[in-house]
Amino acid sequence: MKVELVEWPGEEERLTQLRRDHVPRLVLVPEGMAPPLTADVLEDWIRLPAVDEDIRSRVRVLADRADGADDSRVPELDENGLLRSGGHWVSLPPVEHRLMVVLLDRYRAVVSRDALARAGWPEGIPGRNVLDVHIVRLRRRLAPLGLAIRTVRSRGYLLEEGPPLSAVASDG
Amino acid sequence: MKVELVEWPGEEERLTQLRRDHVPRLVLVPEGMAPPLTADVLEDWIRLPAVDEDIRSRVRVLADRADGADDSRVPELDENGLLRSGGHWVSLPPVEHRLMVVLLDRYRAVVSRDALARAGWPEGIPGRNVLDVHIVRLRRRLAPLGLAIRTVRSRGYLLEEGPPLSAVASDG
DNA sequence: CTCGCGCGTTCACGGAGGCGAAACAACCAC
DNA sequence: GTGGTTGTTTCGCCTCCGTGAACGCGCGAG
Repeated sequence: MKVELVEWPGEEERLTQLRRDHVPRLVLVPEGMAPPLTADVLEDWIRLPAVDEDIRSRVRVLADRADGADDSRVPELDENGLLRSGGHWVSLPPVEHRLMVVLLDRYRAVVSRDALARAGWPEGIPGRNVLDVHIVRLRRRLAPLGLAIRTVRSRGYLLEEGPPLSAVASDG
Repeated sequence: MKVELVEWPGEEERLTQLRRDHVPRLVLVPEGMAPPLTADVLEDWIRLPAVDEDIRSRVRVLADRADGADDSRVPELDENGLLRSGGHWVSLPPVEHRLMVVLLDRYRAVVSRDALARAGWPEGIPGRNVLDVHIVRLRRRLAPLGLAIRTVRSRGYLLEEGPPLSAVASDG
């Protein structure tokens, strides 16, 4: 994963945003200035002036941590509609391909039904229920790859690995 | 926890041992020498010569990480109603999401029933019993994540890490 | 101690709405 | 034609959320 370089002081807002988004980052601190300290393992800092090799070293460590943090690779989707994951592959028809693009772009995060509708049917949504049906079809196609689309009620859908969704508490 | 200072090169064996024992450590690297790199979050290094304050800063961060490694981190609630903790997640419906925002904001501290009511129903509380019922539902939803809402009688509620799952697992 | 009360917990119920999925029909590529 | 893709309808389950009621428990009064 890419490591961002942040100038300190001067990029406080950007640093805040990177922290919130869990993007690995190296803070560049000029002489005499106190570094912004955090226990976050995805953040490091270095005192300027520094030799390039030291900066590269810290960047490399941060990148390793970040890669190890998302404990699995995201599946790959090529422009011909082939989805590869876990050594297997399936081909996706046009609509499902467009849906998959945004689901992969926000892997393991929620994608709203609205965003999915816009991605799948840029010209406008044909019917109300179309999206649901295509989600069902996508689910069936993705299951053999060890991928699952979870429903987040009234919010959207989320793509992640594996079926084992064991216990969901039900309402009394 | 105490942070060990390691001279590099010269204390290779001691460094190996500290790594094996998971003791937080700061490696002191003289000019022109390549630092020993690792993704281990309990290890850091600094280029000599360095000002004392920089060394103290890195030692403090390492100590914080070591201390924080024991008790779990605070759970995260994203804007889509997804609550992540301990590698798992659950989705929260609108009302419970609003309640959770203030409980997380005052993590491990008491939140008054009044504050919870205002957070959950900004337009005004619909009924007298509603808050209690939603606390129950929130409790059930949080249990699988290892989170628990404690009652502080006549004061309010408090969110903290839950009982071990053994006590939660079964129910007739 | 025992009772009553305030406070909190939990269950059951039902309406409203989100979502799942089968079945069907039209269409397109080969 | 054959098989795959897409849109539509329809049915029904499940979730969400407010309401009412029963129950448990600590604490002060008697």
